[in-house]
Amino acid sequence: MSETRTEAGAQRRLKLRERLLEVARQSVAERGLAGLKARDLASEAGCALGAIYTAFDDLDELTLRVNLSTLERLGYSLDMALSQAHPSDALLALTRAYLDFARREEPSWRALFEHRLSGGARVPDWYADARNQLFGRLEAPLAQLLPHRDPSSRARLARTLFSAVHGVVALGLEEKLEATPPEALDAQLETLVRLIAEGLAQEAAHEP
Amino acid sequence: MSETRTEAGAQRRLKLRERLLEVARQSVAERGLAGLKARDLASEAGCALGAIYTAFDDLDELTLRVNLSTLERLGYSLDMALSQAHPSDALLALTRAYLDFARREEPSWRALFEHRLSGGARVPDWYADARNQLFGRLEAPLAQLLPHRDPSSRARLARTLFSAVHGVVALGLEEKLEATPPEALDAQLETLVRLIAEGLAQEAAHEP
DNA sequence: AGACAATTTGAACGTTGTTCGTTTTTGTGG
DNA sequence: CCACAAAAACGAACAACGTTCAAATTGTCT
Repeated sequence: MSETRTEAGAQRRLKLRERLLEVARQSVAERGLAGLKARDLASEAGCALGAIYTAFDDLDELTLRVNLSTLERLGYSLDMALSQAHPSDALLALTRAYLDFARREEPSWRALFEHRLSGGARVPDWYADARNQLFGRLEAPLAQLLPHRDPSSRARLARTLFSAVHGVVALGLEEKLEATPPEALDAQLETLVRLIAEGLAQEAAHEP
Repeated sequence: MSETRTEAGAQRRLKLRERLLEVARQSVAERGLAGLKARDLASEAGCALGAIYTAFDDLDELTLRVNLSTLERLGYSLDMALSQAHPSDALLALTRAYLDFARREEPSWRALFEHRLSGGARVPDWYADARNQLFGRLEAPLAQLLPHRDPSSRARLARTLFSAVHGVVALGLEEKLEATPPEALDAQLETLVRLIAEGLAQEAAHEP
């Protein structure tokens, strides 16, 4: 049967895909995006250079898959933090979890934002969706804080808050030894979230 | 005299430096960091490939110089916005000016954050200083808002606020056509700054 | 003009990602 | 079990990149 052939082939192709992905994940986790070289990958995965291109269109696709699994780990960390926090502390807990993850897996986390598709192409939907799910985790806490805002407005706000926190973490970790001592960054984030939370509370009090 | 020779050489080298810088600036402004190729540069500047390396250590140094001039233009834009705004609107004016600049010179602005020194080296002092001067522009408005905080605390806060605004602008411009309509970004930034300003005002009222 | 040093040059090198003709392996039918 | 077609894997070869350096060129002083 020709079906058996293709299935077996597909299985083998999947094996190679998974093996390459695992090696690539480890490489990005250890040496960052810049350390992801086709030849190293092939050698570490025990396949030929050209075999990479039977499993992936190019290294961009591989990178996106690596980033997807980073997004999944990040999402899991956020969920854990959310489930263990009091609802009133949810925003702060998410923020701390984000910073923790960025520190714990800094090269992988960096790769999420350093990577640019060659040719300036836009990211595929399956990746954009996973990315957007990240913002979504802020919506439940925001709903508790601002029950009278309509959901789409809350979604935009969630995006904004996430971006703001990301900015502080990103620029804070950028110059590690330079100007921002490590424990100061925690305090800075707490300040920011507290300020925003106070602003939100005041706003909620205005329109009950 | 050997001095005459070296002086003339130095002058010519400076001429070349300036010419290369100008071409590089334009290239980054039009095609972004990824479009900065040594061979194109040499061809557009009318010099040999190797001549680039008589004027700069490597492309990293050239890129840092290009980024420095971008930082200067950005600083100028922020100063203009600050001088034309009422002190009470200073934070919002700075934020809008930052977003305007990022939109007006998006590839150059992107290059400020995309560029990573090869070998993971830390940026030289003359660049880090220029970078930090950016945060400094928030300190005067903050001093008006929080006159009783000590200056170093205000400096940290300035850094944090700048980072937060940067995060919103960066992630907002990332997916241009995708999820964030252009005019919504303005509103989001205004929301964020307003929230923070309210939080700060409330805090200032607590400790007079 | 000649000699000598400074400067400029671009061919060549080492690394990239990617392709593609060839070889090897694999699955099936006789 | 063997032959044969299809699929897969292979890695040499290619193009494009930043960078180097021996050789050619230029400039200056005597």
